[in-house]
Amino acid sequence: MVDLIVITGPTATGKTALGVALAKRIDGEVVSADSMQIYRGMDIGTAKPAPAEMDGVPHHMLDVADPSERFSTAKYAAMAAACVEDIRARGRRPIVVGGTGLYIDGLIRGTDYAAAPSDPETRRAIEAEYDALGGEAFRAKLAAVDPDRAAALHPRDKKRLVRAWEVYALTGKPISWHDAQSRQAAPRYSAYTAALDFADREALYSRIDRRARAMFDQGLVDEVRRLLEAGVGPDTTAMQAIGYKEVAACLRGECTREQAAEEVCRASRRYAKRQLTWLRGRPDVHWVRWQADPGPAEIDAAARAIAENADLSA
RNA sequence: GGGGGAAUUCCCGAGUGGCCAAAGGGGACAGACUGUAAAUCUGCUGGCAAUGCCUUCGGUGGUUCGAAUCCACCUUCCCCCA
Repeated sequence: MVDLIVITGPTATGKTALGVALAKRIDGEVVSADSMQIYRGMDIGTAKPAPAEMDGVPHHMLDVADPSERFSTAKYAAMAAACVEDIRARGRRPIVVGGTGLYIDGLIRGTDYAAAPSDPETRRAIEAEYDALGGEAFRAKLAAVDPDRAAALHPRDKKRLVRAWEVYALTGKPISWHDAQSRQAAPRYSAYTAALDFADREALYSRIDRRARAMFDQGLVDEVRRLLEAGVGPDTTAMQAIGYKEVAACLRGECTREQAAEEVCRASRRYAKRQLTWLRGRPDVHWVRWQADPGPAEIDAAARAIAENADLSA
């Protein structure tokens, strides 16, 4: 039997509704796998499920962090695993629902990243060094201690290069060594993964556009303003969220509201594209492709199919 | 009615006789990604039987060995004078 069922897919494909439908069918509880819905006060722009949408199904891993907080995949993996254990201990079924592929991987693998907790001071110093040296030279420096990772990264990929060096500096072992360790270890959980998409890409895109526009109607601008007034800095992870960074720019007077709305639509489409690329080619993904906007009947049919195909035997 | 300017590949926009299938940007498409991931990064973008050939720079016709680039006329758009 599988330990958990995963419902993923690009943004705006109906993951929330399907998760709820499936949970009701198999006595489940939802564990969100969304890197932005974890933040309190970010509801409209993240399309966080409202209580009415949850329809009585318990949801976990929503509103577990403050927007100013420095969150991480490591934290997610640990916290979500605790939720999964708790749900199972109560005899119910965990359903992981969300579009953040890395978080889902982290949860399933159960990788323990704790060996190298990120330290803001250290990271800043390394970033400064990257800027001073330039990408090529920094990469060459990394190559001296971790040739594998250095070869795999592009000189301009600052984030990964900096993190690779940071892990080495903190643990004395190359990050590629850590990765190899975790790849050898058996995954913590077995999973049945369903990925949602639309048969027609245009249908997906127009749905994304519609939803992004609706967010503005629902008060996205006010939501962003509140966050900024509460002191959420522009360089926080939370403020890198699509919908938030564009509106923040708009509030700074850098563009009109209409331009911000268009930018949000475009960024969301590109994000969906990246999610699709991440998912494609992964083994054991069961695709559910909507022909058109799914209604309750289609969603229920999909939930039934997943319940039947996944091995739920206890 | 008179004068001036502009039309470029999906879009914006360079290019003023050969080195131009045509800079650059955007978008689209494709991809990478185990430690900030709604992030970060890469490739590619006229067609093809393809070390070459064909079509393309508003239209038609010229000049020239050779034109997106020069000339004439036409069409459309913008600005100024009336």
